[in-house]
Amino acid sequence: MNTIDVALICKALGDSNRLQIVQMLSDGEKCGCKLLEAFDITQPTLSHHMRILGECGLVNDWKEGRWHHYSLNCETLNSFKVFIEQLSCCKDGSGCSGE
Amino acid sequence: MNTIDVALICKALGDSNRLQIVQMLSDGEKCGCKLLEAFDITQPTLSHHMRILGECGLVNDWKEGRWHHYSLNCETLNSFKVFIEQLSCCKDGSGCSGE
DNA sequence: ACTATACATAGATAGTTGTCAATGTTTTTA
DNA sequence: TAAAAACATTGACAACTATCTATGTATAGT
Repeated sequence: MNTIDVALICKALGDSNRLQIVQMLSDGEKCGCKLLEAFDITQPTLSHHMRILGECGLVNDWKEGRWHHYSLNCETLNSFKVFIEQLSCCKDGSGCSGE
Repeated sequence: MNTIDVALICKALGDSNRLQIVQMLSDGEKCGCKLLEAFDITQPTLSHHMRILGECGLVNDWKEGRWHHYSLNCETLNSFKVFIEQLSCCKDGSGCSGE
């Protein structure tokens, strides 16, 4: 995963509503209507956020009847995790805690 | 680390210049002048980015003479890593790859 | 057919952001 | 003391963003 893609994901997660949405989806797939209940925003605003989360590849959208089921995209999330995990605050061999 | 803090860090990393700065600092402490050489931006713009990276707690600033030495803040970075790592794309027991 | 539900799209707006040129401050060097 | 280097601050501006209201569309239930 390249820098541009990661920056796009970070940008998407840089809004606290969207970050909380991702946290909810981390708990399992949910429909838009269920997400809407959890936030103090209008439906068009949620739609806007879901579009951004979808466009960066972090969220999948599956339609069933009138419901849209949203879930985290495993491939994107795992690549993102790897990128973040590779960031290091220590010089090699410095014996920094937490690594 | 709470949601607001993580969103602030993600917001900071949501600019590709800043993300690349963090990647460079991941390789070790650097002064502002060295960072400036690596990017096609003016000095005030770099100063602006370093302020944002500092305000979210991701980057430390240590002054020595006329040089400012920037480095990643271990505590913040590690807390951030933990938060991201806890995000899961799979329901419990689904046997998803990568976890 | 009519109504309700779930969601998208369009348009508007106030606020934020990345960037620059110009300038100021502090420290080192000549 | 004068000049240069490293960095911050100010002010400006174009671009973007989060949010809303209003409206459209598709599906399900009555």
